[in-house]
Amino acid sequence: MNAPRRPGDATRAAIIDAALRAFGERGYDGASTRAIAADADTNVASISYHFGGKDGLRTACARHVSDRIAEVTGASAPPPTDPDAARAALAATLRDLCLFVLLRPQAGLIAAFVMREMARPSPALDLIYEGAFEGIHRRLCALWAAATGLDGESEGVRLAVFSLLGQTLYFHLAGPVVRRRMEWTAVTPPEAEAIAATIDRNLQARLDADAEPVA
Amino acid sequence: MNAPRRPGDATRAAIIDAALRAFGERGYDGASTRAIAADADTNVASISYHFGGKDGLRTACARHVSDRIAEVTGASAPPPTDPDAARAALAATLRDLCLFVLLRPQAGLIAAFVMREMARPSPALDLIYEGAFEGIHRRLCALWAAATGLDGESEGVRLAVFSLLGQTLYFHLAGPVVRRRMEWTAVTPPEAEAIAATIDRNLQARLDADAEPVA
DNA sequence: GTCTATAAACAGATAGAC
DNA sequence: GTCTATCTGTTTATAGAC
Repeated sequence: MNAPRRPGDATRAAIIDAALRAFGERGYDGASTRAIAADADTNVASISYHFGGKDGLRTACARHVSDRIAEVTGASAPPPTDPDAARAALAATLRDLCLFVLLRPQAGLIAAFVMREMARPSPALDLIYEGAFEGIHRRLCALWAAATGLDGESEGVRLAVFSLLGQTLYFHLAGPVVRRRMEWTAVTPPEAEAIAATIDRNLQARLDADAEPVA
Repeated sequence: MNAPRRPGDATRAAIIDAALRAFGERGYDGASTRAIAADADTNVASISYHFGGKDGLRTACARHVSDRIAEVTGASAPPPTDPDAARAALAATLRDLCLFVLLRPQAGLIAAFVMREMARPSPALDLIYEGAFEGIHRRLCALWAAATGLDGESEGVRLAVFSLLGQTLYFHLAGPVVRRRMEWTAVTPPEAEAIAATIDRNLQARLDADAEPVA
């Protein structure tokens, strides 16, 4: 699928993969280019050659993250107008995102990288925001509007969507604490399903509350 | 209130304050003891003198964080048994925590520090978990049980409490992205109230759903 | 307790061989 | 494109003056 077309592309990909892990785990400042190069089975100089330096590598990581996110949550069909269909689409999107973040190792790296960027914003965050995050949020807001009849760009709906998206990311970030309290040794499909079920229950309850004002 | 009793205590406190900021912003690996010392208006050597080194400083920060969290969400009255009172106590605790984290600058530093520790667990995280986090979570679970009639130590309730706690922390962590999408220039009391209101609405809706199975 | 000076290891960037 | 060697600055830790 993504076979390297030109020599050097494989090295680029390996460096980005290693950098994503390093930046996510240790933060940008704490990650060393030497360790990244070693993890990618290459030398330090190749980072400067391929990306112009450490900062260029961060930008390349952001671009990669943006592409991957857009790919997973890619704009599929136009948002349904039927409330029940919109609610189902909302639940499915959130569930997919949750399972993806919790179970795919590469998704974990991406989530950690994004968290780090949020905690200490750099121009790379703008790239991710504009390239992927804003689009997803807007689409979920539109679904929320279709499901409840509320204005999708109202403050309340935008915040509600954030609160649901946030739960997904939180369960990944707080993994160590959650696992300890839940007495889980790891998050495997059964545990991820339990988390997805909790988030879905929160979603359904909130949608019921938002759609209720018929009374 | 916390007047330094012995000389050196003021320096210790200043170093911990600066370290909390540095570790939270740049991560443990990325923070330099020199920058911390400069921020605390002292010299590098005093960190080794007072804390035995960089790692001892992290432990001291964790202890400080643990104490502060326990102080704010300190065990007050015994949990009420009346469902409505329990629900009110739950809502009040969550609201206080949310406003505290979003508005108090020092709370922001603590939240960032904890997030970093979660993303890359160290023995310092155990200290925070055992010293503060577990107690708060257990207490909220007990309140949830009293409010809904469910078993407070069931998997569902424990995860539900995590999902609500997570929203509070998420809105702090994801501040830059949230502010951009909400077109907020900063999170001041009005914005924090809007966030607290969203979380409260999620809580009430979920409690309604959990308490419903009377049908 | 506080500080300066210094040691030893490490960082990122780059020149140049191949 | 890939790599080694090296330059320059910074890191943590520590020895010792005051």
